[in-house]
Order: sequence, then structure tokens, then C-alpha cells
Amino acid sequence: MAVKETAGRVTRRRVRTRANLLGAAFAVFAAKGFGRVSIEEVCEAAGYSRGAFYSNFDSLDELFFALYRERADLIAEQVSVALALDGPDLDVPAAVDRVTEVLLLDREWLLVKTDFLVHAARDPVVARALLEHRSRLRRAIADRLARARGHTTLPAVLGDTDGAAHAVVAAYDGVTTQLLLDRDVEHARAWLGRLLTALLTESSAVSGGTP
Amino acid sequence: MAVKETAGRVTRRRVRTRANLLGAAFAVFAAKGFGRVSIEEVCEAAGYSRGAFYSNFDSLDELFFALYRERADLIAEQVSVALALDGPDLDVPAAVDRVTEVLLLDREWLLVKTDFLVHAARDPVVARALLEHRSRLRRAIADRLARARGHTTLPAVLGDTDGAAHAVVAAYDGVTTQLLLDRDVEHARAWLGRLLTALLTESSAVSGGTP
DNA sequence: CGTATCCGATACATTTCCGTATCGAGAGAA
DNA sequence: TTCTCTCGATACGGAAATGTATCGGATACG
Repeated sequence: MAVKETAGRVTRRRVRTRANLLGAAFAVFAAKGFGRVSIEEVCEAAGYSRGAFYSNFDSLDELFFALYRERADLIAEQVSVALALDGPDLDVPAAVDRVTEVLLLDREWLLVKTDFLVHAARDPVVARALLEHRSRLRRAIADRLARARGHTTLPAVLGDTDGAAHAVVAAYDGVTTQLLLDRDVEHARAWLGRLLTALLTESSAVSGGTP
Repeated sequence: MAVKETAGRVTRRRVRTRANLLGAAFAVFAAKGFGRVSIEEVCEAAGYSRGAFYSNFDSLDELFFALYRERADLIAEQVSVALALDGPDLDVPAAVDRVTEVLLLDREWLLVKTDFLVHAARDPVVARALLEHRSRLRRAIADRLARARGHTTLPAVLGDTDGAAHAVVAAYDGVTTQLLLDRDVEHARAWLGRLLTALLTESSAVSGGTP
């Protein structure tokens, strides 16, 4: 059992080891993809032996899951902060910029996240976890949009703010896919901005030309 | 060398074997994910021994690549047909329905495609191939949109028809991601329709309520 | 129908990875 | 500091997958 039920000594060293393993695993997963990584590789990257691994986790899947959870929570937190930043008025481009900074800038995270998606798509239990995470993000976005209502009007096609949030996430996912392939972050940011503008504003408040 | 340069005898049996291997591999990849599949599994599923595999392919990667190429071409073809179907007028909902039928209905294909994306995201050569495929689809869409110009006006934010096609693909990718997780095809189709409506029509030609 | 060639099955050697059992060193409590 | 318990390194057995080499039967072609 990796997750000790017994509240025995909490050993500071153990915490560090576990964190190191998770950190190294993140890098290795990002570099080679979850499916192509062995336990030994993770251990080597972290500077531990397999004994350490099995003392902390039951399987690579478990580690992967823990890793995702950790980072996802971090991201969700950062997104919430980025959304809450400006006042009651919603400065769409600015907010998009801030959120983008968190969501699109870390290519390693995008890679791991997509690996996790592939994993979740085949395992309903994992899928549930990922859906909940996405739902949390959507909620944060919907709240922000609701708070800005009256200042901006949303297109009716999308329904309520919740629907709009759904659309925002979809746009984000779409842009992410392209970004994973062409590795052009600036392009991705520009496109995300444009898509969100098209989706969230009633009609045309055109700004940029074709880049 | 799996791809024989020598134009020696073409052997009918070989063609069948190769096709069987590819077919079985598709099912196995869809079920377990590329990263979790061994050569032996593919052979067993196809009813061949490993000798047959190595006689036809050099590695699992090569088979995967060939498999993707084959199916992607098929899909691209079907999409083109679906887009070209109605007359010079573009019936957006109908076209979306037809294309959706091809693109969202086959869950196995979505799974394999996403596996391939994960693969491509880490290998520039593979990425190039995928980008070209996507570019072909975009072109088909852009052409269709251009052909319908004058009947429908596009929002200026997206730029030309090429930009609009880009947006369509992004919406499709976004909806796909969600679909992989919740497995709700109807929901996905509805959302794709709504997103495309929001993206492609100047403002509001509202149709449905909140489902 | 005969035959040269091709194809895929079988057997084998090798590598890689896994999971466990054991034990010494190191951390924490008194 | 000393003692106790935990943690992680090492060693071992075994399973699984890989790649190659060889061989008998199938296949195309005259």
C-alpha cells in the first residue's frame, strides 16, 4: 500500500522523496509520453532506485494520476487568480492574456495534460476526475462572466453564462490542439483571443487585422 | 526493410495480410491506446504470428503511422464529399450534420486520432504529417465557405474564409476533447452546431434553446 | 504441372522491465 | 546521545516483449 493508512511517523525525508519523484516524472512524461516511460526511467531521472518508487507508489498509473491531480490543482488556482484580478469590469483582452499566460505557455504541461486525456478517454474513473477538473475551471469562468454581465452582452446562441463558459473551454481546447502541433505560442494566443472575441461579443467589435 | 523498394512480385496474399494487420491494429489501438499495445497483441488480434509482422513493418511506430495515414485519407475524402453535397447555397446546419456524422460518430477513430496527436506533439516529422492532413481539411472547408460567400456573411473578426476555416477546425477539436471524456455524442453534435453558428454567422440567428 | 520465389510460422537468444524480499543507513523521539 | 522504526538501496527470480535466423508451405508464372 503506497498511501499509508497508518498515521505512523510522517518522516520529512519521505515527503521530499515523493516530491522529487513527482517532479522528475513530470519532466520524463513530458519528454517521452506516458506510454513510453518505464518506472526505472522515472527513478533514474529523480536519482532514486526502484525501491524508493515502490515504497511511495503502487504503479506508474498511480503516480501519473497523483501528478496530474497536483498540477491540475495548481493550474486551477492560478486561473482563478488570473480571472479575479481586475475589478468588476471585465477587460476581455487583458483577462485572456493573463489566463493564456497560465494555460498555454507551459508546453510540458500541455503534453502531460493531453497524455492524461488519452488515458482518461479509456477509463471512466479517470475520465470522471478530469471532467471534474474541467468543470471547476468552467465554473470559475462562468462566475467571472456573470459578474461582468450588464457591461458586456453575450450572444444568445450560447445560452447562459454557463454555456458561454463551455464555449470558452472548447475554444481553449481547440487552440491547444493546434499549438501542440505547430509549437507557435504567439499564434495560439492570437487565435484564442480572436476566437473568444468572436464567441463572447454580440457581434463585431473588430480590433486586429490578419497577422 | 518493410517497404520493399524492389518491384518484385506483388503477391496477393501479402496485401491481404497487411490489410488484416492494419485492421486488427486499429481495433487494438482504439481499445488500449497506442502506448499500451505490444506487437504481439496486434499479431494475435489479427491471427498472425510475429513473423508476419516483421515481414510487413519495421516497428510498431511505422504500422501506427501507416494506419493513421490510411484512415485519415479516408476521412478527408468523406468530409470533402459531405461538404460538396448540397448545391451552391450553403445550408450550414445540414452541412454540419453531415460532416459531424463523419467526424464525431466513430469513437474508435477519435481515440486513435488523439493517440496520434500525442505522438505527433513530440515528433516534428510526425507533426508535419498531421499538420498537412489538417491543412487539407481546412482547405476543403475554406473552399466550401468561399463558394457560399454572398449568401452568408462571415464575422470580420475571423478574417478571410481561411481564417473562418481555422476557427471551424478549432471548434471541432474543442468539442472532440469534451466528447472523448463524456461520451455524449448528441451533446457534442449540438455543441458543435452551436459553436459553428456563433462563429460563422454575423450575429444571432438563434435557433435552439438550452437543452 | 513444375518450379523459382516469396511469405509467414516457429524457435531461439537477448533485452528490458517488473515486483518482492532483505537489510543497512538515516531520521526522529526521548 | 541512544534507541527505535522508517525509508530506500541492493539483489534476485521471473515474466514479457523484442528482433533474428531459419524453414516449410503457398503462390505466381511459364
